[in-house]
Amino acid sequence: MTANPNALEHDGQDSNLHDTLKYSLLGPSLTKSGQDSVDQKKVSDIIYDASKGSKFFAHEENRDKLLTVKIERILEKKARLEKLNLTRDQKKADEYVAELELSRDLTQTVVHVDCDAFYAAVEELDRPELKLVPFAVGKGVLTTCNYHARKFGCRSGMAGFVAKKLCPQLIQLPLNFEKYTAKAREVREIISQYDPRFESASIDEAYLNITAYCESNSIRPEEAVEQLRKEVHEKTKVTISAGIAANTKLAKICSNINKPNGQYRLQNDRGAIMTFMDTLPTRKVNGVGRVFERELDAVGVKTCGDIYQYRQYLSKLFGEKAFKFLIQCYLGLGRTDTQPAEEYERKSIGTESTFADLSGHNGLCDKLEKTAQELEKDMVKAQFKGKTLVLKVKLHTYEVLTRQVIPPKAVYLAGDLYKYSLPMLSKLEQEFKGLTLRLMGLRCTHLVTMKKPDPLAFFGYPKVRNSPASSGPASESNESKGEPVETGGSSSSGVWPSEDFEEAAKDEYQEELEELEILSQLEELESQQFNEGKLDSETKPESGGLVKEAAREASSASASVEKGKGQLKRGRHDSGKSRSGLKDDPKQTRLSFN
DNA sequence: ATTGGAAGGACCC
DNA sequence: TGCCAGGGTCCTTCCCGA
Repeated sequence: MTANPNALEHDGQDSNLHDTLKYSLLGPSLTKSGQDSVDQKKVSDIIYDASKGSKFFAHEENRDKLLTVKIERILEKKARLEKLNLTRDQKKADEYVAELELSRDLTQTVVHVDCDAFYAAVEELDRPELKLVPFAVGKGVLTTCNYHARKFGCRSGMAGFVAKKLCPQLIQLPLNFEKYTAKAREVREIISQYDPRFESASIDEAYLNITAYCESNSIRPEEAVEQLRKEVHEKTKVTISAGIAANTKLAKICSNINKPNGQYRLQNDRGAIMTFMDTLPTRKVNGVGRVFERELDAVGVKTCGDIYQYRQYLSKLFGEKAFKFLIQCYLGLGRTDTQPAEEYERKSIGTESTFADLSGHNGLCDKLEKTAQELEKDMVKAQFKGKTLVLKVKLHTYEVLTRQVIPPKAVYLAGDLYKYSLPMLSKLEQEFKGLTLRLMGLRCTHLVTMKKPDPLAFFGYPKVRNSPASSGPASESNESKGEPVETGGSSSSGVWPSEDFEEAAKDEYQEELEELEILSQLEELESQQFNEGKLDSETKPESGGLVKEAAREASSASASVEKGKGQLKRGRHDSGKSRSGLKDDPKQTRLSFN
C-alpha cells in the first residue's frame, strides 16, 4: 500500500495519512454495494488526483487527520484498559450476550427488497438506448449510476467531474423525482400484497415480514420471494434484489449478496447465522460507516466475529449504545417487526441548497429569504408547523454549522421563518467576519400538525398525529419570556416586538380552543359509536395523546412511535446503534404520501 | 444525578 | 472551463439550572 508517489513523504505516518484519506475519498458507498472487479487502486488514484488541491480535498484531509488523532486516543485508552482487570466488563458483556441469546427469535421470516440502481432503471425505461452506455443520474453529484458505469468505478455520491475522469463518456441525467416516486408506488403496490404492514425504508427499499404469507399460502420463503420479484419485474419492469433472513438486519445484508436481480436466503438457524456473521466485515452492517469502520479496525475488530474477543473493551471505548449495537451484530440479531408508513411519524422538515460561494449581508439575506420560501412550501404541503427552527450553513471551507431558536410560536410561514432565522444568520456574520457560504438550509423540528383530525378516519386510520409534546416546556418558557430562546450562551438576539408575542399568544389560545373542540367531537363520537369502550375516555388535554392511543389500538404495532431518545426496550433487539447514527434501522427518506 | 436544549457528527439513500 | 447533493434520523457531548 504505497501512497501517491507524487506526494512528499517523510515517514510512514504520512503514507498512512494518504492511505486513509484516499480510502475516505473513495466515498461512502464503496464496500457497501458490490464494486468488485473494479481496480480500486487505480480508481482511488484518479479520484485523489482529481480532488487534490480543492477546498473539498483540504476539508477531507483535515477531517481525516482529526479522525486519526481520535483513533490514537482510542488506542491509548485501550492500552490503558489492557493493564486493568476487566473481568467485570467481561462479565457484563457475557450477561448481555446471554440475555440476548435467550430472546433470539427465529420464528419470523423477514425480507429486505431493494430496487437495483433504481433511478437509473427508471430512466432506462423511458430511454432504452441508455442500457447500452454508462450513465448516471444526478448532475453535480451522482445519486446513482447504471452497472455499466460502475465498471468504471463510478458510484453514487461521487462528484460528477470526478466520475467524468473515470469515465469520460459518462452521460449524466437530471433527477426527476416525480417519475421515481410514481414507479416506487407501483412497486409498493405489489409488495403490500405480500405484507400489508411492510416498512418502506427509503424510496426504493422495503422490509417485509412474510411469515404469515408463507404460512397461509404454504409456500417456502425462497419461492415467495422469487414470485414477488418476478411479479415486480413483470408489472413494473424494474428488477429488485432481496435478502431473506430472520430479522431486518440480516435481511438487509443479504439483499446485497446477489445484487442485481438476485436473492439470498440466510437460514433461520443459529449456527448458520453465527457463521455468517463471523467473517462478515463490520462495514457491511447497516450503521457502520467509514468512520466507525476505521475505529473498529484500529482496535482489532475487522469482522463481526472479532467483536466477541474484544467485548470487555467496547463499552468503555465506544460507549454503551455502541457496545450493545456491536454485541447484537456479533450475534446477528435485529428487529423482526416492521413499521408501516401510516405509523411513521415525521420528526423534521427542512430544505437546503448549495450554490457558488456567497458573501455579503444582502446576498445572504436574499438567500435566506429564498430558503424560507422553499421551506414554507414543504411545511404547507406536509401540514406542519415547527416549534424550533434550525439554520444550517456550510462555509466555503465545507465546514458545517447549525444554529437554532425556539420562536415564540410554532412557525411555518416564510415571513416568520425568515424573521426568526435572520438573527441567527446575523450573529454568524459577526462571529465569522466575511462569512462566505456555499450552502444554506432551514429546518423545522418539534413538529406540530396543522391537520384537522378527521373524526371518521380517527378510528380506523391513525393518520393524524399531533406532536406528543404539544404544550411542552419549550412553549411555556417562551410564553413567560415573550421572546425566542436563543441558542447557547451569549445572545445578541434582538427582542421581538411585543406584538409578536401577543399574536403568538393569540394563536396559541386559538389552537387550544380548536383542540378542545376536536376533543369534544371525539368524545361525542366515542360514546356514540364506540360502545365497547376500548378507548379510555380518561383523556389527556391534548388530542395528540388520544389519537396516538388510537394508532396503537388500530394496529398491534410495537409502537416505536415513542418519542425521546435512547429508549431501550427489552425484547426488541434494536435501538442498538451508537454514537454515530447507529440507529438499528434508518427510516430516512421515506416517501410520505401526505 | 438528571433533564433538556443546542451544536456537531455519523450514517443512510 | 466552473472543483463534491439534499432529504432525513439518531447519538454524543457540552452546558445549564433546578
